Amino acid sequence: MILAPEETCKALADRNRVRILAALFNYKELCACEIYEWLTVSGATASKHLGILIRANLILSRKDGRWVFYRIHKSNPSNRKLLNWLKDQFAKDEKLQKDLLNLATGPNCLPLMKSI
Amino acid sequence: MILAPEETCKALADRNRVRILAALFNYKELCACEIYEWLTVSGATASKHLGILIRANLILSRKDGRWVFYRIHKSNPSNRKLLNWLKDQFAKDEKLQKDLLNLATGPNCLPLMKSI
DNA sequence: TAGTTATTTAGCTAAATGACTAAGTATTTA
DNA sequence: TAAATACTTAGTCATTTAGCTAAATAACTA
Repeated sequence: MILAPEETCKALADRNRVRILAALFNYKELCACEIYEWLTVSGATASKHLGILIRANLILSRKDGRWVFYRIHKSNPSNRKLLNWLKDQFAKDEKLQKDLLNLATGPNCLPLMKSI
Repeated sequence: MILAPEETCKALADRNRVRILAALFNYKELCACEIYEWLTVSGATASKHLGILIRANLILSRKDGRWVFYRIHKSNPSNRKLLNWLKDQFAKDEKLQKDLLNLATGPNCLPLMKSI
């Protein structure tokens, strides 16, 4: 599926979706409930955002029992430069960095991921 | 002015703004009327889009008599990776490439710009 | 199997966005 | 100085979007 650039950017044009990506940059995988609790939105709202990021080929999901785990879709070569730009922006976004400290990861959370 | 990543992406989350940037990738400078005629929107609509791109630090403008000329803001280091990604996406966007053939540039238009 | 937990889908509302026209500003030309 | 040209600003309208709650689906647990 080829996506026009504005479609990819639409997926990134929302603070909560950017926060989700930033969280997934720091942790290999997070499940939906870890994400929506941190975002402080309803599960339904988080699910919608996650669906938008998946359809934009920015994240992948994996079902394990009752849980669905999400991770950055790093192997997509056409988004590599974009993800690198995003990483730079995250580092400079002080509010986001403070915000990430409150991501209380449960036992489901896999350890910190290596740099992209 | 530091801009959060989702703000920059909002500026890119519209087909007509992406088309403006693609046009400015091909020509060093274009004036507002060349742009809105090609987009086939009203001058007011184009002016709004151009304002959004300027406030996102993606383009610069220069007034010359009655005309206002626009160009890509290439010297902004924090957008370099983003602009590079965009350039890749433009190359793959067949509709956009066809569309660019119809950009009838008048005498005001400066020659093709070098690759970013 | 009945109940609980995790997530998604459907339907609603308020706010944001992109288009238009009309009016305003700035600059050049007659 | 009056008219024309290039662009921007203001106001309106239709569409999209991000949030919510309630209901549906899926999978585990007692």
